Amino acid sequence: MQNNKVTIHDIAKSLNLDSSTVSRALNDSPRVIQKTKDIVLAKATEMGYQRNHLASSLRKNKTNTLGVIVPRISRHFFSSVISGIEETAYEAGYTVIICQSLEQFNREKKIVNTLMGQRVDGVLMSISMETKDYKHLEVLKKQGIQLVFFDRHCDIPNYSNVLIDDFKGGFEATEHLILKGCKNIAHFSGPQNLEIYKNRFNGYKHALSKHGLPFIEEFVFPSKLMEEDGRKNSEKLLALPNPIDGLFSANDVAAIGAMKYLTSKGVKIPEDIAIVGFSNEPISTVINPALTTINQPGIEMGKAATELLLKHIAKENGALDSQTIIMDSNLIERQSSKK
Amino acid sequence: MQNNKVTIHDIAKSLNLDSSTVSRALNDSPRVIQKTKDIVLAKATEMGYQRNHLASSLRKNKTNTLGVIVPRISRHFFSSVISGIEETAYEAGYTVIICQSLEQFNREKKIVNTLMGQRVDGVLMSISMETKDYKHLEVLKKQGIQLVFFDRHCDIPNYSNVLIDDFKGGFEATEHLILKGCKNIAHFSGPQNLEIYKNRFNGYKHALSKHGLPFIEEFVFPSKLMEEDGRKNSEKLLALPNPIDGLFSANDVAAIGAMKYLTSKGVKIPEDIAIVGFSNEPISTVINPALTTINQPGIEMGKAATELLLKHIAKENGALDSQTIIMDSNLIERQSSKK
DNA sequence: ATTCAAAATACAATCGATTGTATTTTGAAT
DNA sequence: ATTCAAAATACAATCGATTGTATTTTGAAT
Repeated sequence: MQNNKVTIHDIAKSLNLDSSTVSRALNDSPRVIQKTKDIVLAKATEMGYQRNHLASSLRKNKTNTLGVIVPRISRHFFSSVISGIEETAYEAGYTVIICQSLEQFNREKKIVNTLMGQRVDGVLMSISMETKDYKHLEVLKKQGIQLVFFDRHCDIPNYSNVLIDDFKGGFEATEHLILKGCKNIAHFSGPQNLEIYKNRFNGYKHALSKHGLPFIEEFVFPSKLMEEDGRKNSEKLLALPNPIDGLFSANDVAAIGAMKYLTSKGVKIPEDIAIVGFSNEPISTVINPALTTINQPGIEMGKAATELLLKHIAKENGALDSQTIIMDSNLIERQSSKK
Repeated sequence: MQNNKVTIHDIAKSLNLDSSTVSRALNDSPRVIQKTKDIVLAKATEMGYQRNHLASSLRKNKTNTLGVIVPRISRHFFSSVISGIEETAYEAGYTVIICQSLEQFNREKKIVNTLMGQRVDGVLMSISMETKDYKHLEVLKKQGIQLVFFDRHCDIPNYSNVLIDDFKGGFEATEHLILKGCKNIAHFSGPQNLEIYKNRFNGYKHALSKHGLPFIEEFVFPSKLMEEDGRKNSEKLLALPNPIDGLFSANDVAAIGAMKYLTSKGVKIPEDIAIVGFSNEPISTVINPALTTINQPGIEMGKAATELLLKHIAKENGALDSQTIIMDSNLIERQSSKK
């Protein structure tokens, strides 16, 4: 019993049945009588049978596996989404393969290829910051693999998305600062090839114009929004001729970097500069003062995206029209903006 | 070209070759002449061929896939380990399936079963807090699937491990507090069925005894070390008859929970109570005061564990003896213990 | 031109499960 | 006991790639 690879043929032989009957019994087919099912099931358990997923998938041309591509799993928002995805996927009998692009386009392409090789039934993804070219995604579609974006989507037709309203988020964050009395509000923006950062930026601009504040190009600091970027851009921000009294960062991590730097330079938050982040990462409650931010419902987004993907897979011939689901987001006010 | 599922037979037909030759050409076999290889490769690219990993794995009885089971991917330590695992695995041509037990024994068992069904070549894992029974792991071994533990291992013979010296870590953390002048040091301990928490606890006791301090049962607060546990146990800690002046928490998360609660109650850190955590999670640098902690080299552990697993897989018949690799850890001193 | 190893390629079986079709078994009706 | 649908099970092909064995092709030596 050293190498326990029992097949349906082994079970069939030991019961004097045909492997097809064993297969049907194990799959609870109506073509097999209950008594036989019981016998087969008992024998299978006794022999320690484990269905060979590879053989089954090959024959059925369906792996019951979903691929998930995120920029990095260590971001709390993405790991929440993954939890939601797993929950819905497992319930529906699907296995999930999680991959991280680490924000690198080349890694993303490689991952897409690997997932195709694994013959996943569908893919859920948030694109990397470097992704500007979508050919690798079109290949997926050509192979008949369904694709649903969440959060970081692509602005191309015929793909389904599960998003929040980033324009509204950016608008609310900025308006919140304005209502707190800020007049000179800076913005840490992300790569503008990503819709989400474009929309957050547009929300920022819209809030300014709604409240009669001028849009000043120098107040905008584009970066990849890492902690280090937040630090460096705060340095530049302090060097500006006209002083800043508010900051809307397109993510929490850069906001934290800014807070660490600014605090070390004696800048008082929120008195001198009020700050709002984006995503409600757990660190935003740990930093002092706690960071005001826009909450994104990660788990719910994961669930919704998976449900949508499974619907697409069910209508295999792509009969299902692509759709975009917008989830609720909301501003959480904390100390960093309490003027 | 709507459903692009090209097989080696399609390539063979269009080139008037046999599928076996095409297969050998694509696998760069010496039995095929270079000219033919070139022709086949060109045609494969032209037709958009993608090897069917399922069929290949089924035939070769090898999937080139590794399973990874962690308690939760959102813990920075685990996502670091995963990054290390992925790097080494991809280099060696392996795909990685990441799963999270969420600290639940039942989920862990289910995951092990799924991975067996997927016919992974090996598994890397850190067990859940609830895991006390190892039958599901023995089944893996029986199926000939190699298993290497990292961090949270099992104290059973014939398994390979990649660990840090948790006893030393616990000892150093506690001795550090003693050298800072603490006389009454509490300990937030984790589930004692896990070796790592047992060892950290033993390190704590050893440091006390080395420095002539009494071990006091009431100073030990066992829990699952979630943030909420840290909060609740700090409350109990403040209610002790003899006041505490130091705290060694077996992880950072519970330490953070304690810091938040204690600070809210007016306790000064480190003046009133000095605190040391464990794992060097990123939040430990964000909280104020920054948390002194024991650093675990996540990425390196992931790499080492994967290398070890691949070695085991190479010696398929289990010829390789199990071994335990101990990685370096070190104390990082920050404000929370600067008396 | 013929011979004959060596080189190159073709043939055919196989991995394990599934599934359409064919055959056997069952048991109610006569 | 016989008949005959319906029920249950067996037969055989298949998914796509791999691999041991058989056959064909090549080209150097004669």
